[in-house]
Amino acid sequence: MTLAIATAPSVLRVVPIMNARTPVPAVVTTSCSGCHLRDLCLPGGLTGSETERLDQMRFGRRKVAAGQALYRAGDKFQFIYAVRSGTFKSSMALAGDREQVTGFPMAGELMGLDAIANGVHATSATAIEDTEVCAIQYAHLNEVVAQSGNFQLVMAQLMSREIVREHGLMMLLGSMNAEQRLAAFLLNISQRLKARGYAADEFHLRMSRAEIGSFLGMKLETVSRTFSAFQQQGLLEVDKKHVRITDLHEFTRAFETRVH
Amino acid sequence: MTLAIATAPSVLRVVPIMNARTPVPAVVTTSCSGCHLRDLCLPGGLTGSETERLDQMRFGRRKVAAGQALYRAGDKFQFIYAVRSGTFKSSMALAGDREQVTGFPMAGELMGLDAIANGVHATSATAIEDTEVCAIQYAHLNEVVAQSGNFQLVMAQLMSREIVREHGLMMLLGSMNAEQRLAAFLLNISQRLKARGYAADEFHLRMSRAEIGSFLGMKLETVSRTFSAFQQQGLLEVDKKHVRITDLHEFTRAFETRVH
DNA sequence: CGTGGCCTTGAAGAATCTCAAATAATGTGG
DNA sequence: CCACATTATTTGAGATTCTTCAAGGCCACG
Repeated sequence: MTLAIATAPSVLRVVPIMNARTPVPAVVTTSCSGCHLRDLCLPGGLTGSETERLDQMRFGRRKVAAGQALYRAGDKFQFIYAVRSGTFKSSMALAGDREQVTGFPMAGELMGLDAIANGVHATSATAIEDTEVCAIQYAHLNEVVAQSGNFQLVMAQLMSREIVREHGLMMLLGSMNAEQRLAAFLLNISQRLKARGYAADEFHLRMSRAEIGSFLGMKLETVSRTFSAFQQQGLLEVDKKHVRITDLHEFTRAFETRVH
Repeated sequence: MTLAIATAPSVLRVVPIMNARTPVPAVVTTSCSGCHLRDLCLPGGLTGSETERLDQMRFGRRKVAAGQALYRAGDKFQFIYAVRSGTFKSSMALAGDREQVTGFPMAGELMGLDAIANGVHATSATAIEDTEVCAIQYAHLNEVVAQSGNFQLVMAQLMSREIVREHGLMMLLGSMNAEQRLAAFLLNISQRLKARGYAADEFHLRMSRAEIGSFLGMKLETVSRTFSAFQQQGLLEVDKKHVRITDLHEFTRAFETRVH
């Protein structure tokens, strides 16, 4: 049963509560010490012995297939999740089938920090490709955090980082035009892929034009047109979801956000 | 010297570092236990004895005159600030004299949480009327937090709340038109004033049209026009910065964000 | 009482959205 | 493995919203 959930999660849209009840197969657990993502993820900034304390928590792992929800806005909060592999989108549902995408968490990034405020998830997390996550019981995590002042600092930093990230988004949504938004988005993806050891100038987007549009506050047609415009300007080579930045240095220089 | 800074801060735009060096007059300190804002502010959710531990920190108070900066983006991080009275704007400078306003902190609200991530303030805080703040030394605060698991939870909740607030902003900037944005803004102000014991349907805006526009991602002329449109529709009575919502219930119903 | 800042309003222009259609890619069932 | 249905993407053309530029009025302050 637990195995079945791990490998083939049921359709959570229909029975979302199942998600909260059985999010973790008891068998497979994870060690942070040995994880190749440890510097990008929760253990970043912790000492070796602190990381070993995390190991003792024995996080459950969970696979989420493309298109499946890990949790939904309104679900009771129990776990923070760390992405092990694949890409998610976090989003809020709006009136009339519309949604606002608030981010695209990828390997090493945490999801669910917005649920701490009210004990209820404020956003939904949906896998946009096959993914795997670590499920970190929040109550449990707090016990460990309480034992180490340094760990407390690191957790605060992680949450603060999310606040800063959203500041950047507000700047983007509040003051940039379509080209600047798409460029900022691509540069952000580029940097994050680079930090994970992938090429910075050539990558496969995992999200649809509509999802990019929702994230950037523009319509999917505008996203598509802006891709075409960049291509015509020689800045990008675009083939559906495959993107190559012709000259990353030049592209960065042309579009990097000057905050002053 | 310290007194002079408290009552007439020097022009921080010219010598911003002074801000970080001498933010607090040593004499005047504050008790959370007796503060009328305690339920809205940091102590909210703490027990009495925990709040008394805050008292022992003896926060410094500081007055910031209208137009003065409390801190600026890039300043070294040392203090979290709680607004005691008055209104601030938090903002990021953009290229070419433009700015992105990220919020209007008012009494009981915390400022500076975005600085925890990198040890440097990500936004500036500028008083838009005469204000007073409590300055809370972060290193100090952490020591107190480390002594209480409950306090640790409350701090995490406060930071998470800021994340949720920004989610709402992203929704606003990403998916609403001018009328919806301004209405959402007014309803937000209305609720926060109500929580502080003021009238919910009639108030004085402390910020300029330009600042509202920057916050809402639209030009000041559009803000002005939208005010006029609301007035013509009978939804508002507007006289410069004084706003009366004709029928708060109706106004809320017409514009409340339906998240599903 | 003059000056500067803030607000309002108008008119024209630009950016983005909406609607529509064609094409390409993907998945499904036989 | 093919034919068909469905979905994603691109592109065009017209409509809409918001911005830009400009001018005038009001108010506070020196």
